[in-house]
Amino acid sequence: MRTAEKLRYLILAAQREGNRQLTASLSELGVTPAQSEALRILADHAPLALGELGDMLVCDTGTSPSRIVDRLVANGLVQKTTSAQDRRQVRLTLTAAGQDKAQHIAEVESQLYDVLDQASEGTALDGFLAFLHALTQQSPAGRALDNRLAAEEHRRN
Amino acid sequence: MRTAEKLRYLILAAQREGNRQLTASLSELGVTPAQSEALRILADHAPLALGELGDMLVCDTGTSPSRIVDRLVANGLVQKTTSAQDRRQVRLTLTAAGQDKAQHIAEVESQLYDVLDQASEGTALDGFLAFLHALTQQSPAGRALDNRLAAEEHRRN
DNA sequence: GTAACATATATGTCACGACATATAAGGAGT
DNA sequence: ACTCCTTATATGTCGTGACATATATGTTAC
Repeated sequence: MRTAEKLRYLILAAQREGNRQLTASLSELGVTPAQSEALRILADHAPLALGELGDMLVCDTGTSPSRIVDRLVANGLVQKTTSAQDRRQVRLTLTAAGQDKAQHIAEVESQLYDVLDQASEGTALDGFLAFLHALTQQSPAGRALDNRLAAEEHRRN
Repeated sequence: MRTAEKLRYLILAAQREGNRQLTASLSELGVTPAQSEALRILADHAPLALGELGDMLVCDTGTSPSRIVDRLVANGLVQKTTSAQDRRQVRLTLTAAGQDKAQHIAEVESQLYDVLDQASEGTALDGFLAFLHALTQQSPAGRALDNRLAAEEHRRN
């Protein structure tokens, strides 16, 4: 099996397994990985328009995440209002329950990242992160991640 | 954003983008990435029981891939028979159309791997492949990939 | 004021991944 | 022969990703 094919399948396997573990960890919070990503973005950057949220979601690329948000609204975690400036726009904020849930999600993620950091000790990741970044930066998911990083930087300053 | 979080999202972005490009390339062959993976495995290793196919599919982990195979049968690419030895088992072979399709799929994959090889020139992947392999080897998808590698080795000897 | 174009979001549809459950068949033990 | 357990596969269900289409609203040009 040539290296590129092995890389393809290892990335797929890693994504699948990571998603499975995340799903299992989040299941007691009653949210899915996609929902948790949306909640975490709103926790840090709300209020956001639906499209703005969509621009930062890696899991849901290039489309307005209507249905993910609908489920969060139905679960009482997110609130939708119509923008006064542009009635096409939906403005999203977290409810108190949503804020609380986002905090728990952050804890679950932190534990997962601890495991990942431990697993990658002794592995030089920088070159590979750069490679993956170059590979994806023109894609919707890669741009979403860049938007996310930029927003995080902006929020810190 | 801590390194582990960046790794998580870059892997997700890479998987999504790779899948999108594969889907686009395969669309003129009329198959999806999941179907193409199944066809390629059957091309190399048929006849296989459904469960044996499932054991080698990275895209469809830990479950018997009934529905993917049903669609391949409906499209005239795969043939199902009941095993004479064990009537629970479904035996899978490729039809002539399926063989032909699998060859075209291999060409599409080859082009994709050429691009990936080019993109990764100058990047030391070995350490990262080893890291991903260690990360996933206990998971269903990782074991499927190992099964796949073992079957390929076995077929070569 | 109206038409055309652009934008934001919602919905339809299909394939699928994943978990749970159901059904049929095979094997072992008595 | 019968029971119990295991195995192989099929199906139900939910959430989702992705593409296409629809609807509502905003902007620009005339």
